[in-house]
Amino acid sequence: MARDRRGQILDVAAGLFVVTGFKGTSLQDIANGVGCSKASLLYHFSGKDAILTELLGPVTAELAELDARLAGLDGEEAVRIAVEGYVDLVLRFRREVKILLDDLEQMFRHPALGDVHQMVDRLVDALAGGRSADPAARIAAAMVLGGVAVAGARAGETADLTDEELRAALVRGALRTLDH
Amino acid sequence: MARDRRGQILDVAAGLFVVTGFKGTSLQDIANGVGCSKASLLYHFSGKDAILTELLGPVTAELAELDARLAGLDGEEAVRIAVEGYVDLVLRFRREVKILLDDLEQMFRHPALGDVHQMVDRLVDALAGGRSADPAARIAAAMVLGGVAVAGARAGETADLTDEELRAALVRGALRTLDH
DNA sequence: GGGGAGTCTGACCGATCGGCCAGCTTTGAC
DNA sequence: GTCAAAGCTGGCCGATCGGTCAGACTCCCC
Repeated sequence: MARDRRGQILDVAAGLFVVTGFKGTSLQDIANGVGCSKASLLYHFSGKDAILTELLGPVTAELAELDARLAGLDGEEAVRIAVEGYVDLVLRFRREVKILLDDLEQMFRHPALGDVHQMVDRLVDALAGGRSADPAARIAAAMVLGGVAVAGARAGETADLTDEELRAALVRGALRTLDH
Repeated sequence: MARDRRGQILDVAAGLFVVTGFKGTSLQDIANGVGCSKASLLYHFSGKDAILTELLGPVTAELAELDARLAGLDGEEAVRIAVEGYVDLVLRFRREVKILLDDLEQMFRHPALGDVHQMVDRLVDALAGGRSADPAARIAAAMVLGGVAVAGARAGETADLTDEELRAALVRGALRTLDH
């Protein structure tokens, strides 16, 4: 069983990070999952951060690669490569992306937010154009959900737009995403 | 100064939650910011969660309102109202959205991820079609960033698409968002 | 002045966390 | 068989957290 403790620890840690987030997972949780002692984890890894670093290392490496590939490009071609590269990155490291997003997901489950989850699900339905929308429409709806939130929050930093212009840009972008 | 301690606590807490996240902010931090004792916070609020609940209450209320408005609608009109309602929601409660997203932002600042931040900025440049792209293009680029990540992570749950179909849907959606 | 309600505080508590360490057991080369 | 290295563990530590509590202070009504 304990043929490769290091790999086993990484597997268990990744699984737990996805479900309960990085902060929300204690070394004891990982040790319980692995079936060893907490001290054993710290024999294989210098600390909790080291586990996360090793899990996310490949992601940053590939992102750096994409970054380098984009450095010499410009215009239309750069956009296409950026889009495809980013999509591939997210899909290839879906588990790792989930780890990053899960601290957020966990916030959504916070009692302070009540049954926001179900309302968000219904919002996706509406954006997709009905409960029985085709899969591609549901994906576009999910993209709008994340895209507007991220862009809206990010826009606060670079305030070179009025609120009205920002609103219009977000609405137009969302409708384009939904192919409307 | 301490005319309305309750409001003052909420203000300081919101500011700290945005910068250091909910989990990353201790009651002592809030107390220091307010200039009172930690015990005083717990006199005004039943606990740390109660502070978050009061901060996020208006958001969930408005989301519930949008949810109700969508209940009776269908088709094209539902999409338009969902999009505009959601955009308005995000913009009106930009600070609160930032609180939700900041636990994520903080993860991005984790040493394990190195200088991912700068690479992400350059990725936005590429997606927007150049460093000096117009503001609307930059917003669309930010939407792609968040949208693909959220949709990609979410798609893992409802696996009614092959990876190739999922990839194609994400790429098409991203290009639509960017108006390409 | 008396006294009750509202406000605030320092000291303290139990729980949990990440991490450290001395020492035990297992393994494998010689 | 020997013995050193590798692997592993229980027990412990300091720090931090959210939360409790008895008491002190202020203000205002009588």
